[in-house]
Amino acid sequence: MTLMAGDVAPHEIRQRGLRLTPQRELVLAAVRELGHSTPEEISTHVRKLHPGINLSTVYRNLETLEKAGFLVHTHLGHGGATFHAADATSHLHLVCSNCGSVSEADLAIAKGFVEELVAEHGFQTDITHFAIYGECASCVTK
Amino acid sequence: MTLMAGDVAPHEIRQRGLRLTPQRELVLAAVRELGHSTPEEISTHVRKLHPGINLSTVYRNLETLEKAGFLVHTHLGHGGATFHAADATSHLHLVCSNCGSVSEADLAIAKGFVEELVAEHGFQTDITHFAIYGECASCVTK
DNA sequence: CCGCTAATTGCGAAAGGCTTGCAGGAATCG
DNA sequence: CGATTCCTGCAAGCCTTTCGCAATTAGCGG
Repeated sequence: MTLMAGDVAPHEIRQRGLRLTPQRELVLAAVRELGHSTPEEISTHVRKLHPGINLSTVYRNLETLEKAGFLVHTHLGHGGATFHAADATSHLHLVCSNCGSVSEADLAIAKGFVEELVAEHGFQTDITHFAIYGECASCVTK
Repeated sequence: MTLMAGDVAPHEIRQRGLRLTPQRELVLAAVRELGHSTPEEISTHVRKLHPGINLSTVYRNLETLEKAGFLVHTHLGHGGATFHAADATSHLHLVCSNCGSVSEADLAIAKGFVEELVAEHGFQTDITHFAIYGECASCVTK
């Protein structure tokens, strides 16, 4: 069985020492479904199904789920963190500072760069954890 | 004559169509002196010399000075922007997510990476405008 | 050196985003 | 089923950044 986007297997959560609550399930499902998303977007999405969920519950669950390894957050600039499922980690985030679009690039593209940072500065980068800023192809040609 | 850190040549500012106010001079001098710094740090520094300066004036001047090309801001994550002098732009920012230290690396180290992003994705990066996250050498060895 | 006009400042209020304390409620475990 | 500990909802609060407005002042042309 493949795990559909948005599906959450209950035991997944319990296995990592967390309680299974409807709120937690919904938050995890929302992030998996939405892909890159801000706490605000996640909250909005979750409330469509379960209007009672509090924003702070969303924040707390994002934190908890991240600690448990389900999620990862990335700084896409301008203060807001964005979250995505941990098993979708292996890509870079290319954020267009003009139109705001987020695209992805293969990790391999940065391999040489990352290695040089280690070699020359002893600096261990996790280049998937933050955004690469610039102008996307369609904005450049405009 | 070399421009000392913290020195601001009055005509520099006027030449770019801005009024020269003591507040503006102080903000620019502070950023040049402090290197990478947050609005909060800049404000604190400026107030040592001129306690009356308002925080919103600092923000407005940072914005104005950036538009005029004196400053550049970078997203060092966690919401806060940090500013530095524009003529010190040609380096990457390596931010340690563990100890928070900011070090710099030569732009050349990212050349290949930047070129590949253009070649494969048409994505025009300005890699000096944002931080590269990771663990610095001293945190890695600990 | 003087006065004018528009840019700038200070101040207070407010928006936006995230966190926290607390008391009640619910998921687990035995 | 009962106890325990974790979670949730709610409201208040914090922090950073922005805004409106009236008072001030830099820079320009007499």
